[in-house]
Amino acid sequence: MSDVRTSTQARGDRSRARLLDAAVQAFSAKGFHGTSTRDIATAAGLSPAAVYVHHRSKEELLHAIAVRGHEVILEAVTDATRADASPAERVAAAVRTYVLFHARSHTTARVINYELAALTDEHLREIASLRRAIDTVMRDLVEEGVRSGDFDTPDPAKAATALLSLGIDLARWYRDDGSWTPEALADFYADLALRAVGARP
Amino acid sequence: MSDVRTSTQARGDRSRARLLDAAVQAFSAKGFHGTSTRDIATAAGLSPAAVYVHHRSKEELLHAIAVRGHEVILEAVTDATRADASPAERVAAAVRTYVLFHARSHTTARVINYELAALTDEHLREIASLRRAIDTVMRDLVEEGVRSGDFDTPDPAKAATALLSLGIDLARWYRDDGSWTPEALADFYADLALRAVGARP
DNA sequence: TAAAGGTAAGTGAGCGCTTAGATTCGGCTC
DNA sequence: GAGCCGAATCTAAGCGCTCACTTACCTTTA
Repeated sequence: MSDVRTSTQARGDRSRARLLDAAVQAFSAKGFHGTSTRDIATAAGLSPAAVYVHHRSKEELLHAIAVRGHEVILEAVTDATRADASPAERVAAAVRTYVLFHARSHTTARVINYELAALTDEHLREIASLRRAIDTVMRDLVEEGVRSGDFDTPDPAKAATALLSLGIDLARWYRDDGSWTPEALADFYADLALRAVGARP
Repeated sequence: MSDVRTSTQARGDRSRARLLDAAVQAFSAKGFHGTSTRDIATAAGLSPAAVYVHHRSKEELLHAIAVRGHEVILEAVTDATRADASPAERVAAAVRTYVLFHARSHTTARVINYELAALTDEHLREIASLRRAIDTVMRDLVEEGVRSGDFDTPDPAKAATALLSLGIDLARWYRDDGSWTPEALADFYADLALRAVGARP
């Protein structure tokens, strides 16, 4: 199969990209149900019917956003912790990566954390599976640190849940025009995470 | 003014209570825009028009829920930290109270944290003011601990924000049928909060 | 000539809210 | 104590609009 895209295929790619981006912005600002397909189409510079040339339904737009967003996070967090490193370095890296994603991509992060109730049962199961994989990465890191004696927390599962909450809630309040940068937050939360799990100095 | 309520007044009280409760449940499950006034009326055992006998608009229902919810939290957190106590005891009490509210009243908490975009500008300003008051209580507690030497954190403002995030995000994932009780979470998060702010043992 | 992307116009359903009338309650007068 | 009248709560029915999505056709591409 040739990798070369015809101009018609390229045109379709651009339209889909514009529709997805417009949907992310609108879903983040107004929620899934507060956003109309006319809102999305207009922001994408297309007619309302064009939405259905590229997607079966409004819900499918949300699903595509949710799948992609979770895949990006899972890969980033998994990669951040792959290097041979101490448990403390791995937890710090995972939290830093998680916080950076939620701060930098807070618009997408709002959609993929707060609008999932609008998905079909089948699509929701798929996303839940991806979320469990992310949860598992974090929980395994904390438990590994407890086993090795590097961490001291009475409840690794609750500690891991708390670390994830720090990143997720950030998506709710973070604003690009705020005074805290994603990097500053990532550094601070990574340090806070080590204190939270009782990492030995 | 007599405190005795006539049966007509009592009937109105009951209807308003049922409408508000129905609205909380529906807004929490489906979001403000995903909920119709017919949904709310039916769940309250009333007709769609009855909503407008008691409230000027659907948005006013949300506003009433948001004001009440925030007032309850602000009072609870302020009261929890009023007793003469050490900075560590006060931060622990504030976090414990905050987490208990978000776990026990997670349905209400979801509405008052995630559906505010549907409020009018005027109503949103009112809620923002209440939220700032809550934020200030937490931040002042952390800063006081740093001043007294009881806490060791490089950034009290970010630390306070992190503590609030723990409680708020809990509302998103907590389920009554889960294995973690509100009390267990409150105790754990209170301890984690002390570690996060670098409270000296 | 078929395929792909696009649009104007439209469909059937549901939305937030309003109106007109019914029922019950409660204060007041006789 | 009875009757009257306004107030409060409630409902059936409806209004004007918007919704998600579909259809029939056009233009360009391959």
